[in-house]
Amino acid sequence: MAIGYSMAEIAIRSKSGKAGTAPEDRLDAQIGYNLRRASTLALSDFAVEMADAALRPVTYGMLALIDERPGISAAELCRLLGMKSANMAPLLAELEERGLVERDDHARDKRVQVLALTKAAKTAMPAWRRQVRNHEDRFLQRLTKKERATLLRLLRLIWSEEAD
Amino acid sequence: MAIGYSMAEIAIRSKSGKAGTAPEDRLDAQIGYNLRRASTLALSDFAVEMADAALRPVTYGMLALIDERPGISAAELCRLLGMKSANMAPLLAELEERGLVERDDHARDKRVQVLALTKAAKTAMPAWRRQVRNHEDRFLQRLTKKERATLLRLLRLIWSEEAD
DNA sequence: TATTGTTATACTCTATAACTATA
DNA sequence: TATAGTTATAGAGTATAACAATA
Repeated sequence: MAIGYSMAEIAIRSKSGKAGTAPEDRLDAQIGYNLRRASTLALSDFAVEMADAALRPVTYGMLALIDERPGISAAELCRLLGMKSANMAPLLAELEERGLVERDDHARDKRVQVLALTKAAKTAMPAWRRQVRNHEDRFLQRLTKKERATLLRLLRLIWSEEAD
Repeated sequence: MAIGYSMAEIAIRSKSGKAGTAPEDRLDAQIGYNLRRASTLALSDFAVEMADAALRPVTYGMLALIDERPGISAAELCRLLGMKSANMAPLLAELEERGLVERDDHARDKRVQVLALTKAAKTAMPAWRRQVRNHEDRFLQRLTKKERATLLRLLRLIWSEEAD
């Protein structure tokens, strides 16, 4: 045959060779893979932007949430951020050490730690928020405002636990 | 004043208190944060689905890409997957050890390793691909087909290097 | 000089187990 | 019994540096 492949060979190639990988089975068609690549890029861009503030995504997230909900307990912070308390403990100690977070005893439940930002952290937050906005504008520069809103909605649908 | 707050207090609260965190500055309005949460969920669901195959997202990605491009070099695989060769080396050794990947010398450039799936890996891939499809259908169950296509497009816009 | 591939090493994030104190 | 928080430890992903072999 002039074309160089028997029908059997074509059938085989269509199952495992490059020419034959079904479009929906290709790695770059997988949303999980693309989620990971996009998330990794965002992570590294965040690290660059916040290097001077010495804040990583997790520690910034903790500060931002404590700022939004002053008086939140460490356990509740864990639940909201999807973290284990075993991993949260040393991070809270670090932020307290740096004078950014205050830990106080709960009035009635002696097990609970009540969290709040220090004055220094409250003063610094507006600038840090600005930096995070810059970071988001940078790694999302190829998306329109509308596309960003859509992306936000779809990402929340994936991981949030709200009822359908 | 009956309402209990002076104008100055309201201004302060609007900058740092819970009631005052600007909607666009809230943690759950940040795409980077939501990317990370969604990606983490996808990762853990992948781990559950592929536990029996003992494949992680990275190792599956390597196999899938070698399957799509048999004869690819290790360096090119690194570039396509966004990995450092220092991290790729032990993973390739692992996959070779398990009889899933073959490493051969390049015909002309003696520095290069040419990669291909073994017969065993080629036989196993269809079932693994099916499992990955199941995994994606599960963690994306709240998204329509159309929404999945949109999400895929937006994620690629974030991290892919194609010209605008 | 630059590229390919390896080894060693360090850091971060995540997970489990074991523990204390309190409810 | 269950929950809040701590410590220790292990696994996986990613980063840099130093190296040998080859282009």
